[in-house]
Amino acid sequence: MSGSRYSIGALSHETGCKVPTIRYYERIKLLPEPPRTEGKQRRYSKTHLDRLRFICHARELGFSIESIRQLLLLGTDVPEKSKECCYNPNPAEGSSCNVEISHNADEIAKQHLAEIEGKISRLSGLRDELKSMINACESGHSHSCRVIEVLSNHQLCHSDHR
Amino acid sequence: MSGSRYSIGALSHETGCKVPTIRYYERIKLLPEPPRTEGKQRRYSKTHLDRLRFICHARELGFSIESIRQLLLLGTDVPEKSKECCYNPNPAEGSSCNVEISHNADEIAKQHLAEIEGKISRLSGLRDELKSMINACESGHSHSCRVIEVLSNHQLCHSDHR
DNA sequence: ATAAAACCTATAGTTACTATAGGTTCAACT
DNA sequence: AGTTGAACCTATAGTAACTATAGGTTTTAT
Repeated sequence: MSGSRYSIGALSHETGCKVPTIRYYERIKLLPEPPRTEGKQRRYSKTHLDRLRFICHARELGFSIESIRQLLLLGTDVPEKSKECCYNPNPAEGSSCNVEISHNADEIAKQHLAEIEGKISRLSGLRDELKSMINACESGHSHSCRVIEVLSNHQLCHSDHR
Repeated sequence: MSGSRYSIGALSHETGCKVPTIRYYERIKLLPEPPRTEGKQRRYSKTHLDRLRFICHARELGFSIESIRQLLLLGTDVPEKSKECCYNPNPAEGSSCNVEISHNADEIAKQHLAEIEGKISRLSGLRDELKSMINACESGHSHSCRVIEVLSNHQLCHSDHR
């Protein structure tokens, strides 16, 4: 069912993610181990491709590996078994384990939503400012650049350092 | 004129950026060296605070240090002198020097604009998906989570790995 | 005047990759 | 079927961007 089998190079080409990075994501259990050929080379399915694209995009958007792990858990309907992939290799002292994560998925989704909305606001501010810079430049007008003011706006912080 | 003088701890508190990170940004010339007290302690102005807020927000949004350096150059009206801060410590072989950077600031602004619009699209997709997950959960409906599909959409790539 | 909190430099450790070395497998020819 | 070059393999070392620790000095609040 998992259809066409991509080599690691093909996967790299499709996603823009470098080959050693793909192997790294496998080592840290972010991407499941794919089946291998007789000669031990990796062969990936479309599912792997989608998951890797998600990871790459999320990293570009500034999410940490741990946040991505959580988002991926939200995306799987948690079949209560086979979570060999997404598990935390060292479940520290009073930290969160998978059971709790799937339990309050809603809370986690809400937290990420707030973070994402903050990011969108700040990016929109920066976008508008860059646009008017470019416009001013094209029409020959001078325009004192306010990029710093735009992104330094404290109101848009999602983190609570108050 | 630069008014109130923040200690490094106060700056950290205001921005959420950790104290060693602030010193790190100074070492790599991203944040200008502030004046010091008799006893060699750093004292920052409002200008430093804004610049640091910009840097922190931009990092959270996934911009690299080098991109931030460029964006900060766009924000300064390049007075053609005193660029002790934003300069590139090792101007490699055929690479860009500051003069060129300020020369084609417009090109750079356009590149960043494209990157930012890509980020906004992907974040909006993720936001909408998280919203409907939360809604479904609150109204007791089941909702097969499609977060992965949303962010793995290849159309929204800004990078050109085709 | 003193003592805790905050600061200093220097350096070592962490996270998330990224590159290199030295060897094996695959696939496309002859 | 044999060969050869690109792509793959593991293991390990290096880089970017922080982050923590050690050991000492300065500030600030009593």
